[in-house]
Amino acid sequence: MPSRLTTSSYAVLGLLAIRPWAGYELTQQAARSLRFAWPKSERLLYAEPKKLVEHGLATALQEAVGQRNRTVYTITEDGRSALQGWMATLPQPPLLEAEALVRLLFAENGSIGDLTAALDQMANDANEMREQVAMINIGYLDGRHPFPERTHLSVLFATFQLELCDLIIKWVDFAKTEIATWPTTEGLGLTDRTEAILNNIKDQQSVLESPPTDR
Amino acid sequence: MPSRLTTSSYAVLGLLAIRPWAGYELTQQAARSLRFAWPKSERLLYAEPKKLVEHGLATALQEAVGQRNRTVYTITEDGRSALQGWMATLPQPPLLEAEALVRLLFAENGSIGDLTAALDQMANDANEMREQVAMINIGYLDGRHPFPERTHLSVLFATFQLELCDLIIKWVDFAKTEIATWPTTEGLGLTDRTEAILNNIKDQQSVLESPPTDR
DNA sequence: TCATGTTACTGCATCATGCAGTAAAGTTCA
DNA sequence: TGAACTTTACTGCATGATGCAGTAACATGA
Repeated sequence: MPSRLTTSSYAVLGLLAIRPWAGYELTQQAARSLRFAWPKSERLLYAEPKKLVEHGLATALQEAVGQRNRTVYTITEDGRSALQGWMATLPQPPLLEAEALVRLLFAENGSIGDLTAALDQMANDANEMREQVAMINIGYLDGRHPFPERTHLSVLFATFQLELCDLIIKWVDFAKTEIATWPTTEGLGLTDRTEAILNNIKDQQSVLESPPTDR
Repeated sequence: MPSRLTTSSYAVLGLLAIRPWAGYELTQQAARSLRFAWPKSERLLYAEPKKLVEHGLATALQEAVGQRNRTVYTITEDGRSALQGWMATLPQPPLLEAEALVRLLFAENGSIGDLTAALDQMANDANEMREQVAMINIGYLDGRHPFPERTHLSVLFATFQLELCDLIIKWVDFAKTEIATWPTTEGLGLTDRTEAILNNIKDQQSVLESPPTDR
């Protein structure tokens, strides 16, 4: 009996709804779009379409490229209705995995330098992602979208990625300013500035827009 | 031979560096803090301390509670230096998993209603998380932190969670306004508003702060 | 022509999750 | 007081997901 369909299965099914893809192409396409909302391993992206075929939601066609084969997967009518059904269900809560924040949480076990290095790395990663996403999307202005009729979706999707990157960059900047006032990573407790931040939180104010000032 | 240490292992080791915990307590504590940066299953949180013991980074002590046993894990000196070493390494890039964004990316396979329902769900989840984090942190103002000397870390950590929640809530609002102008989910392509957003991206402007206006 | 890079995957060990199951201790309310 | 329910405190197992190594053809330029 075939294994059950996961969110990743439907994500791949969503790609197949755009056009037929070979396994390798799926991994390339996922790297350009899907991974920003659903980051999955290349290995899985090769495995998922096979599962879809088992469930009758896609068909596999062997294509010869010289001496080599590649398998092109095409969505079936059953696949389209399964996808439609899934679109009508409610999504799971968003999850963020950020190793740099783990370093902050346990910063007392390292130096101030370790902590700022971790945060800088996070900001650099966000910066790189920002540039990638911006680059790809600005290309759409000249009609360079591979599926022009999908531009409205790609662009709205991208706005989230860009805002997220900006947030990370801005927050790291704020956090580093804060940390710069620390003599050490451990044992500080409720400092004046920490208290000021907490009062901002209490008043529902953003610490990025009105950071606490030294008195 | 013991299996290798992962980021999750060091995350649990970080908790043990604060104080000794039983397996069950680790899962409870992780639910309050760690999960916002490193969301791992309860099952794994029970397994990790055992691995730490195998590596000599923690010791296990059986404690009797009535007729029942519980295992309390304590960090060793080797554990503290392993943790210190890890703190000096660079973190992996942050990852976001957001099923609601997958629904946006493939929105053409569902209705406008499906899409807004998915986005509303994401905003609700962010709202709930916001309230939880704010609630916990405001308590620290009255000295209600379980480890008062760690308040500066908890609070700076929390500022990121809160900003992220605010971003999600604001962005969903923006996205819904945008989607409200769509007659359908599919085939719209490069609309006037999409073009305006792209021009904002090109000029490095936030679409949340200066959203495109209808002309 | 030779080296390097891209295309196009598969197998396997291990990591990680979800769910069910077990059972004692504590709490609540009739 | 005792029955019902929740919390504490885990373990086993099936399955999902990842990383890495391996294979091999095709493509490009020096």
